[in-house]
Order: sequence, then structure tokens, then C-alpha cells
Amino acid sequence: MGAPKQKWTSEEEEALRRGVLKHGAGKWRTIQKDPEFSPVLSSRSNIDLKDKWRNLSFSASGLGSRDKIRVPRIKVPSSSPSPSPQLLLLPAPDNVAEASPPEDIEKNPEDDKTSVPKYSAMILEALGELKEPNGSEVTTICNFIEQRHEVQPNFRRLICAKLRRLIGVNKVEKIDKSYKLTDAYAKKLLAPMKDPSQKKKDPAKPSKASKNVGLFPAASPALDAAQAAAMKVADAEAKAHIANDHMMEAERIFKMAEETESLLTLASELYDRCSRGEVLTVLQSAHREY
DNA sequence: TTAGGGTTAATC
DNA sequence: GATTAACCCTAA
Repeated sequence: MGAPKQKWTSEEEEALRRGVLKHGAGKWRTIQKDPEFSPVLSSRSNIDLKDKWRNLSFSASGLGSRDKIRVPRIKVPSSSPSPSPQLLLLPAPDNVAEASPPEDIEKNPEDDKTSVPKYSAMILEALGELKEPNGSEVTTICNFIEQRHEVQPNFRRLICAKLRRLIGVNKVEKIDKSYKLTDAYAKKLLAPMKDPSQKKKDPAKPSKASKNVGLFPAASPALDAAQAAAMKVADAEAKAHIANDHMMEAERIFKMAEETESLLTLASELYDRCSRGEVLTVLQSAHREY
């Protein structure tokens, strides 16, 4: 079709990172025009910067690229204020490397059966319970999911992707800007629960409804308990990651404090000596420091 | 100008 | 076929 996709080079990525550090996320035009970065980013528009940053953030939040180490970012409970764009800054690559791979959201082989379709399941759950005749908007779906589950900061985009996928497999249909379960799929879900004749047919076989772990009220208390346990484990893991992040940040601040203190000491010493009439050159001062 | 939703090409 | 990254479109 059009021009081939222009892959971002590591130089461009680095320039973008530094640009965001310098001007903040959201100042794409400023970054793009900054003489420091414009030579590298000349072939990129401000929109490109925004999109790339979004992709980078997306990767770092645990859903990202194949070739990057990803950081799990589970939404912090309401106790933490909504982060400013600055706080959403990606960690430097070095820091990212410290974090454990965030496969736990959707790719943990341990709980594949429940977590792989997790977001899809949440969507289906939401649509199944919202039951809005004209479908539910993405925002409504997201709000519903947010109220019930721990989600990542930018899970909304993933929800959109999942919705498209569900449309593709005929489980969901799109009406204007809203989404609802397709009649066929809704019937399929309800049939095993509602149709008494089906119950009679083969009670030994597990019904389809019982397969929908996490979708609708679980058929067995054991499933309920398993789900609850899985949620708790995921929650604990998320908290551990957050704690780790905070520790790293604390260490960084501590180092900065140390550096600042030594500078302060140096400055006051220089001041003392100068006030005693000593003549100091910059070289002397620098030498003394290092 | 930006954010966010959507589409498409590339890759696995 | 699923996922990711780059690109496009539109509303605010």
C-alpha cells in the first residue's frame, strides 16, 4: 500500500526518552522542535513521538513488545493520586532491566487457563452484566472492569484491541460506538444455564457455563475459591512490584541527597576559605572534590 | 496540538 | 492466527 513502515532506531528512541525527560510527556511538538533532538527526530512528526511513547509505555506496562523487558504496572489503589504525565515516565532502560518480566498479566504459563483470556473474560463479563440493549461504550466497559478487577494504567487500549478480537470471532458486535454480546454468543452462554432439557441430557458432562471461569457467577464454590485465591496472588505480586519500584526510587533519592550534601560541604568549605582571604581557582576546587 | 480510537503491515 | 509497532483519523 503506502510507504513501508519506518522503524524507530535506538537513537530516535533515546532522543525521545531524553526529550520527554527534558520537556515532559505530552510536549511532543516542543521535543520535536528542540534543536537538541530535532536532528535525530527530523523524520518524525509530533504525532509519531506521541505514538511511539505510547507504544513504549504500553510495552513497559506489561503488554509490550517481544524484544523488550517489560515492567508490570498494576493500577495502584485509589490511595495514590492520579499520576502526572511526568510520573508516567518510563523507567530508564537500566531500571527496566531490574524489573521482573511482567508476563503475569496474560502470559503466565502457570495460570494460562484463567489468565490468557483474562481481559476478554472481563469484557464478556461486563457486557453480560451490563446488558445494555444498544450496547455499552468502551468507557462504560472499562469503568465496570476497573471496579471489579485490578487493571493496568493503560488497560483501556488493550480492552479496545480485545474488543476488536471478540468482534472478529463473533462474540461481540459493535453498534455505533458501543459494544454488546452477539445474540448468538449470548444465547450460547445462557443456554446451558436456562435450558432445563439440556441439564437432563448429560449431567455428567460439565456445562459450558462452568467453563466460563471468571465470566459469570461460578457454578462451583471450588471455582470461586480458586478465583479468589488467584486474584489474591496477583494482587500480592502487583504490590511486591510496586514496593520494589518505590525502593528503587528511594535509593535514587538517597544517592541524590548524598551528592547534594557533599556539594554543600564543598561549597561551605570554599566559602570559609574564601572568606579567610584564600584565593582558589576552579581547578583547585574541582581537584579537591574529585 | 494533543489524546485516544482505529487500521494496517510486519513478525512470530 | 495472534501480537506488536507504525501509521492514520478525529474530537477537543
